Amino acid sequence: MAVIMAAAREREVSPGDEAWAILRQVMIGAQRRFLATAAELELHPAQAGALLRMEPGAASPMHELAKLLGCDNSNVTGIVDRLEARGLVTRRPYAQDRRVKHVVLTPAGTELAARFRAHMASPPEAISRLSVADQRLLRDLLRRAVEND
Amino acid sequence: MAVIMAAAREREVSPGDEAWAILRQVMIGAQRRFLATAAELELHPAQAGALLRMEPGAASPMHELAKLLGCDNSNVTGIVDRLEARGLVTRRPYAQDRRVKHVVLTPAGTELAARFRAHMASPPEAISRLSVADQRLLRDLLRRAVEND
DNA sequence: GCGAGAAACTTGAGGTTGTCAACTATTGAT
DNA sequence: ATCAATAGTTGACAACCTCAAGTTTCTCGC
Repeated sequence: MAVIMAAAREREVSPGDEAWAILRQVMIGAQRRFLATAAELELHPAQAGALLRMEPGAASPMHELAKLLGCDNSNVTGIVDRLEARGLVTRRPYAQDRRVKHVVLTPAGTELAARFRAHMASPPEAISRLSVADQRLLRDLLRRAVEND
Repeated sequence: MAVIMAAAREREVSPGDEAWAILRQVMIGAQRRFLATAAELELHPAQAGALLRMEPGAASPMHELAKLLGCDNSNVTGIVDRLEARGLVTRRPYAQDRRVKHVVLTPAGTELAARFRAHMASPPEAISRLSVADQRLLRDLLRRAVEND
């Protein structure tokens, strides 16, 4: 216990750390919104995650989806099964490599994904409440942060 | 399909929206880190979530934990069961209201929670890479954003 | 070419998470 | 004293997740 306190004291707290602590709080709210939106559209969280990671026109191999979701291939099988059963997604054979199956959004899937994105697109109160000047400042700062990634 | 594009065009995109879009990307990375940390400490995500929402000294009623986690009371029963089986947490009767049980971190639980927090405390590359001046700017901006919450 | 090894996907077992409905014990309000 | 509401648990059931095993297909060295 005393060890923990000592460790905490050892490390200098940078303004970046403090910013990060606030961001984590913001993220908890965003997580709630994600879950609420998923529930509203009758998607389980993992299904929503998969849907959101598929580009409307593109065809993703299942293993790529697994990589994006950070989970096992075998997991994606079930998730895509259920999305396919709801007609949101289609499996398509891939001639160049017959081991691979591509997953494609159906029109219904594209539409639902767009609705989901629309729900998530508006920033939380905390951000929209800022003055436009501050919003611009924040945007530019964040752009600078993630550039050359 | 055309409907979607039209809807997207209708709405003005504010700098706040753009900032939020970047933040969502940052959050995806943070989510991965959360899962990786949980796995490393052999905690399932929900268990980690519960652990992180308990203050080291305090005693939380189970229903309060459920509210914080945004899930059903019955769900918390199982999660606390498993945390208790691992000795990270204890159930304690609450004399003032005998329907209620309080959940308290054990020393082992406190220690594990601290290790978890330490893992999450350092900001992602994108932020730590900023100049100290920018970090300060970001911190102040975020403080302004979440103040009077 | 051919064969060994690797990759993509599926299946099945086993544990965790989540919701819902039903149940017990307790509280609080009339 | 009774009745409705609350806290927690239990059981049923679906989804999620990982791991190990299995099938099909590819790739690479020879």
